[in-house]
This record gives sequence, structure tokens and C-alpha cells, in this order.
Amino acid sequence: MRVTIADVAGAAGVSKTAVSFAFNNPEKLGQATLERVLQVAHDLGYTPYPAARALSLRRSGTIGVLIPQRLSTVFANQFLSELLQGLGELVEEHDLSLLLVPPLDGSLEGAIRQASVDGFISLGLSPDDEALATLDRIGIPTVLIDSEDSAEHPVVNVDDAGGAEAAARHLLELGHREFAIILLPPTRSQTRLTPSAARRLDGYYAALSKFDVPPPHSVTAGATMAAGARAFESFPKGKRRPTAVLAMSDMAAIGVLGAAYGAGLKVPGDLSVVGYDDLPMAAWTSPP
Amino acid sequence: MRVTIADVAGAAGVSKTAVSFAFNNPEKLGQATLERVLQVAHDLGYTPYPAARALSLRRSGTIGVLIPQRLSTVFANQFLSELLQGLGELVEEHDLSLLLVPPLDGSLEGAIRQASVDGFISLGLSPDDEALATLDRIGIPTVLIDSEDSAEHPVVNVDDAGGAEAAARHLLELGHREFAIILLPPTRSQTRLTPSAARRLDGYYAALSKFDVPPPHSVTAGATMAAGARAFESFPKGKRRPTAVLAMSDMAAIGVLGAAYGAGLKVPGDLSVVGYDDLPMAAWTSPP
DNA sequence: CCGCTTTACTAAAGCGGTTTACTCGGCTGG
DNA sequence: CCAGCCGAGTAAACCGCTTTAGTAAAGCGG
Repeated sequence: MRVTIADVAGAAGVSKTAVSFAFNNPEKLGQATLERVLQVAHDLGYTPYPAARALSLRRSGTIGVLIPQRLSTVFANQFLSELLQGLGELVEEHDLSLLLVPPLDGSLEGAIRQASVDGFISLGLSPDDEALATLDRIGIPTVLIDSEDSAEHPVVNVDDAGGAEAAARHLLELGHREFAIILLPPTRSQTRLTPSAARRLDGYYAALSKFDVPPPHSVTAGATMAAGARAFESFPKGKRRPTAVLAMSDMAAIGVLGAAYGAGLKVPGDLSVVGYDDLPMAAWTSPP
Repeated sequence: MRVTIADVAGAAGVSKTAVSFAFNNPEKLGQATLERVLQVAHDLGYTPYPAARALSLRRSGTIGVLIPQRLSTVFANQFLSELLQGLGELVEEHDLSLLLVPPLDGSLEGAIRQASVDGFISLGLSPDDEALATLDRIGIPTVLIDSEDSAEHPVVNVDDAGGAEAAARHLLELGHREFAIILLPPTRSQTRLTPSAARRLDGYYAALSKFDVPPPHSVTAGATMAAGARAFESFPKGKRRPTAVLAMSDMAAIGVLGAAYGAGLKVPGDLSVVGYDDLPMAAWTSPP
């Protein structure tokens, strides 16, 4: 049996209120009582029960990260790791914890209900997703990352289109005309690209359309090296062999690099590759 | 204001109990009532408040991962990512969530108290750590990973000594005699190696001691490529230049690889490097 | 038609904290 | 000497849900 506040109160001969004050409003207690209560609490090994605290305070000290993929795939994705790293730092500063919330039984909504969280940070969720409506109804504040501009929620985005366009333009100016595009896969709604991926694609085409290039080969690959390597295998051979690859993730780009070396191609001699994300790892590949 | 179970009960003209049953013991309700309650609940956008549920059930549906490092450094560590990925899969199967619990204000104990968790998985925590005693007192079941055998807690370990010895023996049999050892850094208790690192070191020396080798150069580096590269820079030059590197992490080993190439060394021609972990990435370096 | 079991539902007691409103004794100042 | 105030603590309500114990009505066999 867990030691409760009542146990401490009993043992110290004070009310529950006094014990609560000892921890949360020490200035409301006399010096002597305060010390006695804390001593007794320590001796008994008392620790406030977080769930009870959360109920009473209507605050759990936890920020949820809404992940639209299976948790098992998240950590394979270096970019997400980078993102979580940044979140982690900030959350730490404010004495909060991060709760990773993956879809439960495939449903984000189910997972949302389960989670005892003060706020959500949602990754790659479209602003018109059902799950967001649920969050609003419940009244949990939510900020979107990698989504689309929305009047209802704060959104933090990368300049996907701008970056993609710059990347494509760079390759075009180098003289490339045969392209392969490696798309990020859709997440939950199998049908559509994520908002981010769609914008990057727009950026690529914005640049390509200004030059007279044949339609690029395009293929979908998750943000892993293995997927990048598989994507490389799917490229057309012979005359229409792409000379430049526009990848939407660094991980896939690195996979392409590996597979290209394996196939005896020199990079950038025979093939140019550009990724996206600027992962720390990207500084360690050859060429960096 | 949040919609509570009482609101639903009122609107549906039933007791709170009935609403609770509708969600948790539907078979205890008549068909008609059940449907009506669920309908009303849905119309009102009712969702049980997780904190209240947790308090009542004394179960939160959350597994905590006790991380002895700052959260910001966790995701830089690929091995941890791999581990979390595995945990994620399992946790998902059981409809649980993972709460990452880093030290709060530098103290693990503080963080532990905060966390509303059904059980803990602790990484690299020594079995005699204060934090564990706290957990036991509170009565939260805990399993240790990368720790030392303990009578009180289940422990899951890698065969650190065996692996390290095999690695060292392999290099010795190749004829190497000048070694550099790259140690994993201690985590919280700045003074001691982690249990894992200590065992790996034992393994290295067990092998080295069977041959007549000069004392190896040893240097500490976190599990990142940058740290590995820095470690390489610290190696002795000239006559005592190591010909073989025993790294306790793949990330550091990869960093050494990069730095060695940068310094014009061929691997494995001029330098042999062995890592630890077998990260997926390790298959993509050259040599793999 | 009566007593007994079922079915369908409810009232109220927790769960373990926080907080509001109040009591009580001692001190102060006029 | 007494009204008023202040410091120190307390009783009880409350947070939102689950669950135990119990009730009323319907069903049933004899």
C-alpha cells in the first residue's frame, strides 16, 4: 500500500492540509510544524501520487508529442530524433516531461483520449484532421509542426517549397536535365502526401518547369538509408538514367549515395544527389 | 469547461454509473440505454478525463523510460534510438504509451515523483542507485537495462565482456599490438564508468592481457561521430600511433573512420576500427 | 398469487491530492 | 478593557472517474 498524505498527516498529528502546505506553500506553516511534517514525510517515504495531483490541479506536467506514425518507425527517422532532441531541451527547462503518443490501434483519436497531457505538439498532421477537432473539443492546446497554415492553431513550418526550389535550381544550373525525385511517403491517410512533402514537390516542379526538362522519374521512400537504396534500384537505366537526384530526406539521400557507390557510380561525378534536413550525419558522408 | 461524466449522465437522464458502464462494461446495460448514452456522449463530445481515470483505477497506461542523461542528448545516441524503437513496438501492442523521463533539475528522483507511470524501464542505472530505492519504496515495478545483476530487480544485459573480448581478440589475432580504446563516458555519477562500459573494458583487457601489448591509449568519447573524431585527434602520433581502435560505440567508431580518412589513413589498411552496437548505420559505412 | 431470482439501473463511497472558508488563541492599539 | 487583526491550522468540498452495495421491477416456477 502506498503512503498517502493522510498517513503522513496522522503520523505527524496534523491535518492533510498542513502536509499539503508543507510541500506547496511552506510559508503558510510555522517553522516547527513545517520541519516536523517534512521529517515525518521523509521517514515514511511519502511521495505525492501524481495522478491525484493531476486531477486536483488539472495539470499533469506533461507535453504530448502526437506522432502520426507507428512508434517503432519514429526512431529510425533521424530528423524526428533531431526534432525531439530540441523539444526535449525546452521541455526540460520547464520541468515538464515528453509523452510520445503514437496511434493506438491505428487510431490517433483513441491515443489522444488516453493521454494525460497539458498540451500537444503534433507532427505532420493536416489542420483538417479529425484528431485535431477532437483536441479542440476537449480543450487541449495544440501546436502543429510540418503542417499547413491554419487560423485555429499555431503552426511551425520549414520553408519547404523555398528549400526544394533552391535545391532543384542548383542542379539545373549545374546543367542536369534528367532527374529522379524521391518522395516522402504519406503517413496515416495513405492517399495524400504530407503537407510538407507536397510543398517540397511544388518547389521542385517550380524550378523544373522553368527549364525544358523531361518529366522526372519519381519514387517514394521513407526516411531510411535502406529505402533510399531501394529507390536507387528503381531508377531507369540506360539513356534515361537520372544524373541528379532530389531526395526529400537526408537519410534517403545517404541511401542513394551508398547504392550508387555500390553500382560503381561516382558522386558527384556520375550522379548528383541532394537531400533535405541537414542532419548532422550529412556532414560525415562522402562527399559531405 | 470540460464535458464530464456527470454532464453526459444528466443529458441522457441516467446515473454516472450508467455512463461509466456504457464505456467500460457495456454488457451491464440494456440495449436501448446503452445506445442512448453512447449517442449523447458522442454528441456532447465527451471524453473521459485521463487523470481522473488514472486516480480511480490506480493505473495510468504509461510506461516510463528512466534516462540517466539529459533528454537533449538521448536522440543523438543511435543506440538508444534503437532501443526505444524496440520498446515502442512492444508498448504499442499493449496499448500503452512511453513516457521519457530525464533527470529533472539534474535529479532523477525528482523526475520519478512527477511521473504518473505504471512501471519503469531504467537505462544504465546502477542497482544501488538511490533512485531505485525510491522506486521500490513507492512500489513502482522497475526493470533494469544495461546495469549489473541484481537480486531485487529483473535485469536485461548485453554480454558486454564477451563481446568486447571477442573484438579485442580478433584484432590481436590480426597482429595488432598498438591499441587505442575509446571509452563510453560515465553518465550521472561523473566518477564511475557505467556498468556496461566497465564490463566492456574488462573484456578488452582480458584479451589484451593474454598478449604482450603495451598499455593502450585510452580516451573517453560519447556515442556521437563528432566525439569519435575528436578521440581520433587525441591518438598518439609517430611510433606509438595505434594501429587498431577498440570503440565502445558504433557512432564513435564511425567518427574515427571519418577522421582517419580525413587524415589520409586507409581503413583497414592503415588502421583497424571496431565499434560496438551493430547499428543499422554500420552497414553503410566504408568499409561496412 | 407468492416468494425467489434476474435484469437494469442507481446512490454513494472511494481514489489522493488541493484549496476555500472558517476557527481559535494571542497580540495590538486606542 | 475590548474590538480587531493576524498567524497557524483545520474541516470539508472538490477534481472526474470507478465500483460496491443495494433497490425496484420484471420474470419465473410452483
